[in-house]
Amino acid sequence: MCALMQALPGFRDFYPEDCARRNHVIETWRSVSRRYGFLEFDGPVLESTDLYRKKNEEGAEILEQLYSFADRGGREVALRPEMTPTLARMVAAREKHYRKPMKWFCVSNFFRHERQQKGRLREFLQFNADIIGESSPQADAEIIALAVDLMRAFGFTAEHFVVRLSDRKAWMEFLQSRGCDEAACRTVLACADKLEREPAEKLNAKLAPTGLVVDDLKAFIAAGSPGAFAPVLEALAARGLSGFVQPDLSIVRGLAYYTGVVFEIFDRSKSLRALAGGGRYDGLIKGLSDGAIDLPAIGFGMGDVVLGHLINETPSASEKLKAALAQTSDVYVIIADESRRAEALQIVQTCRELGLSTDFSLRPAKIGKQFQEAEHLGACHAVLVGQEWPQVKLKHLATRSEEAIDHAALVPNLKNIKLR
RNA sequence: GUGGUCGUAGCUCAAUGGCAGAGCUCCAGGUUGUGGUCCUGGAUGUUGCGGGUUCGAGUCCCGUCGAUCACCCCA
Repeated sequence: MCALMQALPGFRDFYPEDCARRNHVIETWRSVSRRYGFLEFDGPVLESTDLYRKKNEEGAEILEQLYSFADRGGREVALRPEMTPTLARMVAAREKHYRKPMKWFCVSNFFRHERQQKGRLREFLQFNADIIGESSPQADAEIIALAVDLMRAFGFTAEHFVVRLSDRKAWMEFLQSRGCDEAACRTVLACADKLEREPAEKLNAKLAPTGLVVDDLKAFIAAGSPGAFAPVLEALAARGLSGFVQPDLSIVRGLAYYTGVVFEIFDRSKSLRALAGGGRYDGLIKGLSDGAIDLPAIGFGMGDVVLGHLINETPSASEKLKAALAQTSDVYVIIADESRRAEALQIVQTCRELGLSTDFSLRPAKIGKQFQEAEHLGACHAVLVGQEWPQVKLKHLATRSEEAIDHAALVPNLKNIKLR
């Protein structure tokens, strides 16, 4: 295969069947978000590189993965690697215009220059939802409930996924009680993030300057700090969603800007990466706007890549996808007599104006061929135009029942088709 | 950035160092105007690319590009 014939590493081609899958995902994200009263927004794919520098610490992973370059005017720009900075920028600029709390979502493509592997690409689609201007646990519960219902809408149940819920504030209170300063806190959280992956000795070495050891962290996690989650869990229980959520202080998340509740969604078998992740970032908008705008916020992201893997692995979700893809066309117009092509085109046009998905053969073809094509497209009805004009035959393909009717009487019949 | 595995038809994959193949897809037929199955026929390859070893390389060796998985991090 010639190099120019394939997409760049980590980038995808979307053939019709791939687009259909993607549309199913996007439409599910949108419909559930609207059900929750979220409004859709979007921003530019290209942003000033400084926007990302400002939000993240020097040397942060996400900055290393930036697709950044100087544009023709010499301006430093970058393809967006995430939505939150853009959202914060947009909110800060027009904050006064919108009633609080603002419930916004977006479905956008993002770019990160990293080595691709299972569940990781260089361009991916991500759903983001955020509630801005409400700091109560009710908002935390609302955003988590949305995440849960998104997963359910894809066909997943409590046996397929779990929301692991944690709270940065509980961690900070614990660490302050142990006399940790800001730098020490950062070290401890980084180690907590790796408890499952790195050996205890290695972590203890890292923890040495903080005065804590691995067992202290484990003890804190085991204790569970139940008070921290109570209000959120109550609100979720009232919605009947308790079974999807599991308090788990071992979740701390890598990003530095989280200030309160954090959560991640995993598949139950834990064979995949996180399906979604997010949390409360009450200081971010203030920081980005140099203190001008101070709004609490909570949000999360859900990517299409890992989600796609889990859908493939989960029968109930695959079925749902399959059903969504099985879009059949409504009418196939068969031109039995080529000299009636003009009349047939008229019928095609009428069908389409009625909103029916309608197709026909662009070139002369045998009747059998045309029926085959109608079948292949999954058409519900065939309209046969031929010698008997001004009569046409309307055939229901599934039952093979056929009736001859005047072409003028076709329209009322077609209206019925639409209802099925 | 580090390491492992793998590159053969549009897709999924065969072929002990010895004639590059199968299934699916696609195209064309199967008697004058009726479809899913079925039958027949057909098309498609510089075996990722470049070198080397050999009488002979898809197969062995080196390089390169790409894919993939793991580490890292996260959607």
